[in-house]
Amino acid sequence: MIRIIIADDHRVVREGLRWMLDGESEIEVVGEASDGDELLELVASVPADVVLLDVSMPGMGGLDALEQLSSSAPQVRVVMLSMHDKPVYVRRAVELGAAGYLLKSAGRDELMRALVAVAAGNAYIQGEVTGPLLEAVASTEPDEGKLSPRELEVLALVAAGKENKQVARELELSEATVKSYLKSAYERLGVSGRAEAVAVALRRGLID
Amino acid sequence: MIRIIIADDHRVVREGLRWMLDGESEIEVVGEASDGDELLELVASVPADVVLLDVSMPGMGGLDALEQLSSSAPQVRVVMLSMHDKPVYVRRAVELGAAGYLLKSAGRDELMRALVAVAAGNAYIQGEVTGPLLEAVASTEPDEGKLSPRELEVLALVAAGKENKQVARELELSEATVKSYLKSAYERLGVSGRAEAVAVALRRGLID
DNA sequence: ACCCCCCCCATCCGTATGGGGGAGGCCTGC
DNA sequence: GCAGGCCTCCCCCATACGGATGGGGGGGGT
Repeated sequence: MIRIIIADDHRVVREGLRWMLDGESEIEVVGEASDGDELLELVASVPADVVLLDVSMPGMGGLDALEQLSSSAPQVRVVMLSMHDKPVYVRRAVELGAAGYLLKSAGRDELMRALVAVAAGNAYIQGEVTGPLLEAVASTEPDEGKLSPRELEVLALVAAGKENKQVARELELSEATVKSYLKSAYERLGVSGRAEAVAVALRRGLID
Repeated sequence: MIRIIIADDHRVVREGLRWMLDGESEIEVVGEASDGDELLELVASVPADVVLLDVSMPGMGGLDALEQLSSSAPQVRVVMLSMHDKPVYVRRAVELGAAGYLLKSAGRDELMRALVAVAAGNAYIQGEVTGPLLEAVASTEPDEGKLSPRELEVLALVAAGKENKQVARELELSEATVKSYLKSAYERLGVSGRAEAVAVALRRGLID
């Protein structure tokens, strides 16, 4: 018997998963959580083998929850469930110790294969995302999150505390353009905002 | 004759200064600007000895304008005009090459003394702000913008891309508290937002 | 005793920010 | 000749953010 905890903020998704899993004889769903905190409590109180964890959840995101779990309950294996196949997410998840990664488009059998594999101590990455994963891993060496010249200029000014409007003025661009540079910079760096972007860029020596 | 350019976004202030200066025989006001860009153009086209520059202006701030001036027209002496006597501002101004610093509370004679002194190649810092200046300078060595433990914790999480709400959750604080830590951190570091704060903190090795 | 710093919290409010779209021009390499 | 990168710009919209302002409690110095 594989004991499963489902963590997703959308009820329909939880129901859907439950429905898919309830028929299986070797699976037992022992709990559900709708956000990160609930999940952590649940894991602490109910013994489980695998957590099915949605990447995007309100409050503490799925990746944050994963991070916490890795330290507070390392024996629990985590399978991430996501809509995105963006390299950064996949990579992040794997780095943080996820044992599996599935897209929400996955069917029942794919799901089962993943759970069985993971419960047995293996890793399971869905075919559709192995590409992104490899790409992400590959990118650790060659052109690791490089930014375009313009993106760097913008980021440097942002690090100097300028706001978008001022950056636009200084570079003689429209604010819209500045925003779009920042957006793409965020994506490339795999970050969620200017503060983190600046942090990452500084640490990598992209700016100084 | 000392040729003066007045730069302030408030018309009343400009008028007031003009009124104070027009009576003086050794002073000639050769131009007015209401923002940084105007000022830069003006300085480029009209020869002047001294710029009276408001610290807080829309768009490019007074300090930014000062920075530009220092490189584009180093021969022009700049007297900053400010409402604040905050150490950071004064220090910043001096660092960026201001030759004078006056509070807006300054009277006509103080103003004249400053202009004459500055035009003659001297520096003039109004008495009321020498305190803050010394304090700022003194602080370059001893406890240079140290942050409290809590402020550091918050900043570290901010550098990791967390938003205030998440930081609050993680440290088990209210969001209001997180904000108040950030605010004081900004003040101590002399920065204007989280991005710059993270940059400064990283560069100084306060976080990593 | 008093002051100052650190810790913690709150409310109001304007606006900067970031996420979601999309679009056209230019240049380079295949 | 056209795919793909870069540069440039636009819209909408929710909300995260920062500024202003205020408070209370505790501990350490002088």
